[in-house]
Amino acid sequence: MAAYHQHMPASASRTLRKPPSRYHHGDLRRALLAEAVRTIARDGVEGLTLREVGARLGVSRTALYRHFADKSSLLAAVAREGFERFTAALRDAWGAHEGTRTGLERMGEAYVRFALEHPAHYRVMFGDYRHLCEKDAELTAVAEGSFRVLLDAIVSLQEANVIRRDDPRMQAHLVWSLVHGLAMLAIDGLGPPADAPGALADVVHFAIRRLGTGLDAPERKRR
Amino acid sequence: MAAYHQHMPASASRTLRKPPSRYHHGDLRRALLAEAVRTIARDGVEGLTLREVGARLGVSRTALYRHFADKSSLLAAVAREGFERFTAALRDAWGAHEGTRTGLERMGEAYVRFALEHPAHYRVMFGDYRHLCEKDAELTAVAEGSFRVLLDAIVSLQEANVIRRDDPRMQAHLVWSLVHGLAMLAIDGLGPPADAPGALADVVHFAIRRLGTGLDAPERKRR
DNA sequence: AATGGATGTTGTCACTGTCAACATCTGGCG
DNA sequence: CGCCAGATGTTGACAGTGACAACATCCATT
Repeated sequence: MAAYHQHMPASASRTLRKPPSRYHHGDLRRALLAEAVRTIARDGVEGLTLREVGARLGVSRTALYRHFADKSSLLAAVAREGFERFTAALRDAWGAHEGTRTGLERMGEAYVRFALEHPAHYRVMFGDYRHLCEKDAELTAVAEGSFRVLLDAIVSLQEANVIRRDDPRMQAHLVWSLVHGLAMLAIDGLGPPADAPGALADVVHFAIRRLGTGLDAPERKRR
Repeated sequence: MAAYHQHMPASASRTLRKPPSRYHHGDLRRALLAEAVRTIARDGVEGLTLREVGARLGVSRTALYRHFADKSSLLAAVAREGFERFTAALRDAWGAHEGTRTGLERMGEAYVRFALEHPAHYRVMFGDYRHLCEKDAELTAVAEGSFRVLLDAIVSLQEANVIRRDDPRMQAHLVWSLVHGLAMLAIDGLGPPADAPGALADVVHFAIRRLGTGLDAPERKRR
């Protein structure tokens, strides 16, 4: 006791939306999310510690439990935030060239770019998806929202006769798997040799392009 | 003290290659690996506990440290074992139809099948690849062995004029990404709806086939 | 003004990975 | 054969972790 009010260096760097009360944080939930993401980006998901997150925010180790049921729920919230931004990113990329094959390519590039620019989010989103869904009942729906952006694009491309009229879900799953694989391998350091700077972008571009034309030698005809 | 020799129910179910001595296990290293894999398959990587692994083998919690430097090294060994079996599986699939497009398709199917049949191995192999490589200096080489099987197949298919003469590494990376994505999504429960039994196999087959022909509508010509 | 609910804190617990010190066994030496 | 060095397995202990319960503080509503 008598240790209250000591944990802030007076001149706080908080998000201060309300007059800082020194005891109540003001927007701790948001701050916790942001700090968790920052920590994960630095140390990986397994390096995330509730105590450290608290300490870094100048808050006690259990303050978090007023905003999240437990550690997994915090991660579920990170995943949810990730899927929401992800959906927006995909939608934006598609929107700029809607209905064209370019649009699909841009969306694929945006997919991989998102994973590389937000590896912490991406890792959490797909790292333990099933378990996270048990913590946040709506997470499934949010994640399916991302998938739907792709699926809708596929359908409209089929209607415009740009791509083959296969089962759209099959096609969407194929595209999703490809970009997911590209993103995962890149994040894990299994991508193209990192010594060549633009190599990754090249591979991504090549992959998405060849996804359209196919790998088969042009002479052969396949139905 | 006086608690030695109690941990075995006399009629052991060990791998008994040597007369069981009740104190020395005989083949603990192998047993630890197997038990770790079993546990991970049940509880996930984060559910793996050195103490439980020991207990399950009727051995103390620290016996493991005579065979592995630490927990990460155990995981690195799991990954290594995984990559070795993985290489063999890919090689087998390719070998049966070497030099043909069918061979590539079989290899792709074998890839996803391996991931589904050995999810514990697969999760560890790709779950934290970079960190594991720091624990086992040879892991990189072993993993590249798996990749080389695919790359060699690609090269020989190009020479046989079955597929286009792109940069083989690019093509290999494309194929790898696709099957890796398929496998990851399937393991994570993000694959096709699990209520349809053969759905996954269908998607995999479709994806690998369309990888050859491409998604573009047949009318259009692309170089 | 006061009071109940929201928010943050301290004390504590069981559990984990890891190390050091010790016990036991086994193979190879004389 | 006897014995001892190294390999293998065990116990004790410690710091760090997530989680809960009990308590402190603050804020909004009456």
